[in-house]
Amino acid sequence: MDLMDISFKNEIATAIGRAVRSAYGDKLPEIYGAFKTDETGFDVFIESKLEIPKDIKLGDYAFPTFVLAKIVREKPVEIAGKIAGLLDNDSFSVAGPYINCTVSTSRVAETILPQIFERGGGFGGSTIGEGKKIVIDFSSPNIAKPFGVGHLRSTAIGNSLYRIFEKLGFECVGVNHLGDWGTQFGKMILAFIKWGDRKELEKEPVKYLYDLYVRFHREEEEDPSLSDDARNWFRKLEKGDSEAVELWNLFKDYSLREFERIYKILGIKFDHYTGESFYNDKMDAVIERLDKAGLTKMSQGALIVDLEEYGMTPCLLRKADGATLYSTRDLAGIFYRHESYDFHKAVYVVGSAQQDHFKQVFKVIELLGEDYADRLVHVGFGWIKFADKAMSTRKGTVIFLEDVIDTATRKATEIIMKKNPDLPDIEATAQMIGLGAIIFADLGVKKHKDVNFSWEEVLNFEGETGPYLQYTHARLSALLRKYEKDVAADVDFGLFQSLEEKALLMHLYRFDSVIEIAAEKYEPNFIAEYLLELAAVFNRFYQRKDTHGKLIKIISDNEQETGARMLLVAGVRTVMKEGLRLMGIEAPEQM
RNA sequence: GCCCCCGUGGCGUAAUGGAUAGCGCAACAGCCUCCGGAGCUGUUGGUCCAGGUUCGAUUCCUGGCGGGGGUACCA
Repeated sequence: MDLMDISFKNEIATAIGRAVRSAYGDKLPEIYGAFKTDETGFDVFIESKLEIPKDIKLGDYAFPTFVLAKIVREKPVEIAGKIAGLLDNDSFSVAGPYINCTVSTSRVAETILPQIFERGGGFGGSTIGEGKKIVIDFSSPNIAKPFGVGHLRSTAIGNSLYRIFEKLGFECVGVNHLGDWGTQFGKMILAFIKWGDRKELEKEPVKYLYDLYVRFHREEEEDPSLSDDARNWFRKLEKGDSEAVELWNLFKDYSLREFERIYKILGIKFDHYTGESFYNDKMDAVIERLDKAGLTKMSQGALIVDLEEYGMTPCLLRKADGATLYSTRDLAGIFYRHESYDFHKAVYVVGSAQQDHFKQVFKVIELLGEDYADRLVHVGFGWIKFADKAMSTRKGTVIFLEDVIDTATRKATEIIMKKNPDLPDIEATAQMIGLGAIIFADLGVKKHKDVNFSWEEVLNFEGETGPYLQYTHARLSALLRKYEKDVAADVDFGLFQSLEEKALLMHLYRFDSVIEIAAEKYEPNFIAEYLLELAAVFNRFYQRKDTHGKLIKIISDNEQETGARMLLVAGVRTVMKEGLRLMGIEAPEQM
């Protein structure tokens, strides 16, 4: 028995559809014509028009009659009255032009709660992605540069999308397309040869390389010849010059060790670390393939694919000096991923600044006539700004992600020491909370907007924050600890009477559709918004008072009532924990 | 110049084209004889401008204004 198959929405739509048919039998051909449907499709159409009223007191679903007004040439209010008169069910009511429908609380409860109870963390998942692979390219920091907070967006969004798609049954492949190739390494190598010292490098490798990088860009402004020398060094690296390769390997080893430490803290794993250098020996094949297709041409000494007729600047394959570019490497990456994974979608979680780049590259694939061209997706996002400024690696104004994690963790430790000094394993919990605050500061904002990442914002654990969600989870967990019996699913669902309980149940009911929308729009923020609302609704339920202003406790002397409420509490906790997991945030039992 | 993104109270943020624009921070006023106050309740305050489409626009279209990004040999 799967009660979810008989959704409330579907039932309501069918009832309304039936009423419309009997009210406007003579005008049905026009109605069906207007909505390009037939009798069987009509109820589906109605269902698609159902809305959730702003105020839960109005009902749980609403049908706006405006859509029919023009066709039947009657006022929406009259239509609503006429249709409602034919609905022989007192769960429907009319409010102006809307037909509102209320589902009984017990009905919602008996549908949703046993299901959460049985499926646990699997609740909200589906199998729509079964047998399909999604390659997600995310994080992708540059070797020999620090992991700054600027890298957080791709990392957090990509990791969350990975988990969201996985929950929908897709097989995900997480790829870290390390920036380990390109002219910048000519710069690093040159800078190290000019000013570097191996002993100093060993002490704090990434910091040391970063200082060299900043110095290079400072001196480059005074002495432009450095730019040419750097390009020259990159060309030598590409040709396998032993000195260049040795240094490059050295930088790469140090950096990878550093990155892996940070990913471990964040709880993120990649299936593959295939950086740009991985494609170095695949460049010729790319160019050959494009040549054969007749897409390439020389222009100003460089090899390009001309995209002018599509209103784009050309896609550069090889520079005048013979070195390849990131477009060439991304094309190689697409070919490789297609051959290796036969993906359903290949997703690139990369900043919006690179939108034109991906448009070009995807266009080239399309021009090759590849059928998977429209399955390439660039998920762009805005900048992380700190104190209203974008951070620049070159200028040395980067804020290290690890410093932010440390500061947030320290702040969490202080708060725990004050509020809950007996908490076991304070250190681990504080880190969970610090990370929760940081990740939520990112995912709490729609991806295409810039994130204003100030210390004040990250270190504030009150209001709409990660720690607020974690706190709510800890509070739910505390209730379950205090309730010494096992939670059981066979409760009296008729005991759910209050509006607060209804709101909670309806919200739990929406979880799976929120996950689907988040996946469809590649937008983890939907999960964040959903959980904030879940926490708010629960906390209102938790602190509701009777008419005398006395707190109505969840755990009371009434065993039946308590049992029912605890089933609800367990359900909310499961969804909260699972939702946080989808964002890459851990949920502490205590904090 | 051209292309893309953003513009919602003092600040931050939400709203499949729908009902009275929802939250958070800050401020002010309340709520623990406490199932965890990292919470809850209340108050003040908002859709950049001008047109258009629509029964209905924060949302869609056109044109401005403001901010950010991109605009072939960086990634």
